[in-house]
Amino acid sequence: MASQDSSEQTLGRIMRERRDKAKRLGEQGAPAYRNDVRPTHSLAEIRRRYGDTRPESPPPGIQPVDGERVCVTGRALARRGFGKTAFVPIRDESGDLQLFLNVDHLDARDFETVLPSLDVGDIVGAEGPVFWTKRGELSILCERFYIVTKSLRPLPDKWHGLSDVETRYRQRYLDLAIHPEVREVFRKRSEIVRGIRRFLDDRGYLEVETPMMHPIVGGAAARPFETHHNALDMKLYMRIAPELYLKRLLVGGFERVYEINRNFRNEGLSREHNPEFTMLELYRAYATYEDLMELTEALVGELAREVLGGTTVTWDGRDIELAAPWRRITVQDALAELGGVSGEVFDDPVAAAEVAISRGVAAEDVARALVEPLSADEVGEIARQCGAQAEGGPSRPGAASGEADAVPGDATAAVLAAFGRAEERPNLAKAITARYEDEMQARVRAGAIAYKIFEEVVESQLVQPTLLTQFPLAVSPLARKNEVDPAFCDRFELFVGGREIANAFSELNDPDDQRARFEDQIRARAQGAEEVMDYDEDYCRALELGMPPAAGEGIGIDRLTMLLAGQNSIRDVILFPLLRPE
RNA sequence: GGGCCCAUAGCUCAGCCGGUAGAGCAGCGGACUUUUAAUCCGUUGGUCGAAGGUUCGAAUCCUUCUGGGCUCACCA
Repeated sequence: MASQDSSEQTLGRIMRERRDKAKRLGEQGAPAYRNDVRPTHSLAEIRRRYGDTRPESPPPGIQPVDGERVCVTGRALARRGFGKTAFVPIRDESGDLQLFLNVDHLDARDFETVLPSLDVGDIVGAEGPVFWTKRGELSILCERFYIVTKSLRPLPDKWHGLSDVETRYRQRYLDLAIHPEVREVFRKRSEIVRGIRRFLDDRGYLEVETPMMHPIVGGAAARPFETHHNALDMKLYMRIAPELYLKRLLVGGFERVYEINRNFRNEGLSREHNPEFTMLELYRAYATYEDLMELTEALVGELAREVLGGTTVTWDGRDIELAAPWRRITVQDALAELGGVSGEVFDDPVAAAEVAISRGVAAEDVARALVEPLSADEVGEIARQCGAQAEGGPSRPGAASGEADAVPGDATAAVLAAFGRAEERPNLAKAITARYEDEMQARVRAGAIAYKIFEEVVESQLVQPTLLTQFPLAVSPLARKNEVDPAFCDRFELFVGGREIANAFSELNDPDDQRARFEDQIRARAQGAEEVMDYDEDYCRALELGMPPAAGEGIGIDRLTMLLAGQNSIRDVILFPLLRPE
C-alpha cells in the first residue's frame, strides 16, 4: 500500500535529492564537480591576518575590513538561512570560518541557483572581502559562491557527531571530516615521526629500508603472516622485525642506522595491538645499552616538548612526567620492590616455578619454560614417570598422552598437564631440573620463569617512565650477555603507563654464542613454543665476518603516539586499523 | 578463543514488566536581511543487525549466527 516515493528510505531519498540538485546545477551552468576554484588563503590564514584587528564593536551595517578580496574553500558544516541572508560555516584543513551570503552582496545567480542547492557537507568556495558581523564573528562577505563538489551523503548529527566507534574506524574519512580533534591526533603522529627523523639525522644516523618480506622468521618472538611469491614459488613471511637486517648493515660498515617502518605480527587485536604496527629500530656501533638509555630520554623529552609543548601528559587518566632523568631499576630489584618476590627466583627454577604459579602465571607456561632445554627423549622419560604417577591421581579419561611410546609432542603435553596438578609438581620440577647440564642452565631457566612473574605482577605498576635493566638471558636471544653475571643480558625496556614503549640492548656479536642461542630457539620450538625465531645461518655468517660492538633499540611508534597524543587505544592512532570485513 | 555488554530512521538516542515504534538533529515545503546546536509553522522517512523458536500476538522473552566495544588469554 506504500506509495513508491514515500516508501523510499531516508538515506536513499536524501541521496536522490542531492543527485538531482547536482544535475540541475550542471544544467544551469554551475557544475557540481568543478576544479576551477583556487583558494587564495587558508581559513587559518584569514584568521591570523584579520583576527587580531577585531574592532571593539563592529561598525554598523555591512562594512568590509579592507579592500582585499579573498577566495576560500572548505566543507560546509551547517546552513542557517534567513530568507535574504544565509550563514554557512565552512572547514578546511587549517580550521573553520563563516561565510555570510546576503542578497545585496552576492552575485544574483549564485544567490538564486547555487545557494538553494547547497547541502551540509558540500565542498564550497567563496570570493569576497572579509568583514565582521554584528555579533563579532569574522566572516567572508560573499560576492561569489560556488558548490565545488556536491556531497551526496548526509553528515552525522552536527551536535553529537559520530559516536559509533566502528563507523569511525571503518569510515575514517567521515571521522576525520567532522572531528577536528581526530585530525589533530594524526597531525601529532606525523610530527612525532618527523621529530624522530630529525633527532636521529642530527646525530649522524642513516635512514635505511630493509626487506619487509623475509624468507625466514627472525628478529623477534612472534608468529608471522605468511605469503607466497609466484615466480620463485617461494614461501615468504611478512617481517616481524627488521633487526637482523639492520645489524648486517653494521657488519657492512654503516655505524649508525635506523629504519621506521611496519612490522607484522599474527596475533590477537587489543587496545594496544594492531597486526601491522610501526616500529623505529636504530643501531649504533661502539655503544652500549646505557648510551641508548640517555638517547631515549633525550628523544622522548624532545618530542614531548615539540608535540605537547611540555613534558607532562595525562594518559589513561594518570599524570605522567616525561622529563629526564627516569627511574632506572633492574628487573630483579623491581620484582623485589613492587612484587615482594625475593631474588631466589632468579637462581632456583623449582622455587621460581612455585612462586610463579602462586602469583597467577599459568602452570603450563611455567612447565614449558622448565622443559625447554630438554631433548625429546628426556621429556619422554619424564612423561613416563609422571604418567605412572598420574594413574593414582585424578582420573583423566582416555589419558593416552602419558604412554611410553607417545610421540614427543604428546610427551610434552603430558608433562605440561601433570605440572598443573599441585601434588605432582614438586617431584616433577625436580625431575626436570635434575637433567639440566649445569648450574648456569638452571639459573637461565629460573630467569625465564622469573620474567613471567615480572610480567604478571610488576609491569602494570610501572606508570611513570621507568627503565628496566638486566633481563634474564632466556628471554633475550639476540642480546649480549652481562660480563659480571652471564645469566643476564645488557638490556633495558622502557615502560610508561604500564606499557612497554621501547626495548633495547647491547648487541650480541659473538657468532658462536649467537649460534647457541638460535639452537636454543629451535629446541624450544620442538617443545611446542610457537613464537620462536628460525635459525638464521646467513646472519651468523655475517657475524663471523665481524660486527662492531653495538647497541640497538626498538620503539613502537604507535604506542609512543598514544602516549604523546593522550590516546588509550592503538586504533585511535592508526588511520585504518584492521577490522573484520563488513 | 573465554566472559560481560551493545546493535531501533542518514546521525544521536528513547521504547525492552510482550499488544507490530517515538523524539531531537538532518531532509522536504513555508516564513524570516547579522546567525552561532538560529527560530517558528507544516511534513516525509523504519523488514527494530540476521535466522530460528515460544506466543493468539515479539523491537521487547529464548536459541543460534554476524559485526562491534570492554575484559581475560595470546602478545619480549
